[in-house]
Amino acid sequence: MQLLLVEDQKRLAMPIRRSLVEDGYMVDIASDGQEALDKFEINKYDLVILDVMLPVRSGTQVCSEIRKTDTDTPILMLTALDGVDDRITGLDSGADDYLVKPFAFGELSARVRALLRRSPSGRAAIVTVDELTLDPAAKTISYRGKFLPLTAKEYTLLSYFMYRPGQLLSKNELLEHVWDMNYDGLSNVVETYVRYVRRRLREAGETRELITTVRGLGYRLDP
Amino acid sequence: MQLLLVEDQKRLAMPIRRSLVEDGYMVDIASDGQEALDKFEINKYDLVILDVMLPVRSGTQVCSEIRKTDTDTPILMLTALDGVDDRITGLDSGADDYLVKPFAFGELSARVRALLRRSPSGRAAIVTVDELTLDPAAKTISYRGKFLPLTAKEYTLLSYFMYRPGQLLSKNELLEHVWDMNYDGLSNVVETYVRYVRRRLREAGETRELITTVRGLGYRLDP
DNA sequence: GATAACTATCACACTCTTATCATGATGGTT
DNA sequence: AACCATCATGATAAGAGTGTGATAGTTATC
Repeated sequence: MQLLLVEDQKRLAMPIRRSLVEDGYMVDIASDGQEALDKFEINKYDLVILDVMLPVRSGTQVCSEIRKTDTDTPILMLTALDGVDDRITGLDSGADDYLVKPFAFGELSARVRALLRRSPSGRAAIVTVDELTLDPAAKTISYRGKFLPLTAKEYTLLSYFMYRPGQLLSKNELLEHVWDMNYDGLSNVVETYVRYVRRRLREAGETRELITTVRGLGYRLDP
Repeated sequence: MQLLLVEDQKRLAMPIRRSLVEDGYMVDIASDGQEALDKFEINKYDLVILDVMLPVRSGTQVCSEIRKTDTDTPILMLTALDGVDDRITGLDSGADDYLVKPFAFGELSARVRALLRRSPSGRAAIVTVDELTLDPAAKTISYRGKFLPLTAKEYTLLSYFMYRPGQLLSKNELLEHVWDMNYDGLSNVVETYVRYVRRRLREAGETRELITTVRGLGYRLDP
């Protein structure tokens, strides 16, 4: 599950992100309206969390902009005011739900879950690829019914692959989404962790290479 | 599934209702004890959620009134106090489970599920995980039939785990729901109490680690 | 009001994860 | 065949995260 959080205040964005990551989502952050629209075009998100107060473009503007091309992806708006005006303009622009600041993280979590359940892309259900099974609630991945002993990063990486089976994932993309890093040519964390994950699979009895290397381009989890 | 929510404060009733509806239940609201009894007579409910503090008739009164004619329908009580008095009068009046305000919606959701899952014959909504047995009405947890001598916090923590077996629970979530605290990096209450609970289990003769540590993510009660 | 039990915090030891480095292997290209 | 870019590998240091024992503050109990 990939979420886009649009919030310009770092103080607010980071804790929210943290809380959502703990719920098992991958969270990208955009800090203004333009960046939000750019990211939305490039990536596929399951849900967008949108602050109304934004620099460059307001949240409602971003919302209607998104709705021009996409009517499915649920949008959750964060508003500082409880005013009726905000709600109405927001509703008109195509948001699916509202949350008035300040809110408890638990509340946000519940709304997000509810919105994702409603959406056609489905809920945080169990994902199966080949003989691998991912349980998002338990944060476990098992191979032939046996739990893989994965560390947090290993789990995040493998789950990222499992949500995108057969898809070629560049090291940049992995760096960005699994590590929150920008391009950094001198690090080889990705290689290292792909190796760790492969080792786990090997230790679990898998002999094939489930994760294929595509030289110069990235990696792919073969279904 | 038809639920009856008895709560006089609209501010509380509506969000609770919303959360339950999202879980897929039909929810009627009664805003005082008399209305509750009237509705209960007319309709058939699968579960009643009952606030103790009510106008006209108190929750415990309503509860014992219901129990005069109906012994099957599970009753979940919402109480503002964790006091023993409340518990005892509540138990006498025939409630099946308790929830102390303030509570998280997720918590309510879990209890409701547990109560509805109960066997049709027995009234107790007993939760079993591995060799652990939780009796919500008695507020006791036993291991291989022997009561665990738990303190209040230990019980709350372990029960939170037992309502969510196999699920990974972050320290934040536990802090928030078991302790009503927001994120607080400098406290390690959770670690400490996990340790206390583990010690209780060890003293009861358990050698395995029922509560698994997932470094960087949280804890999990393995089923 | 005294005592006991519980709860929460602290400091510290310790473990494991993480990321990086240096180096060896591999594949593609000329 | 040699070269270069890219990837795999093993080792390791730093640091975050967790376990532990002791202890102070708080609440219940008699």
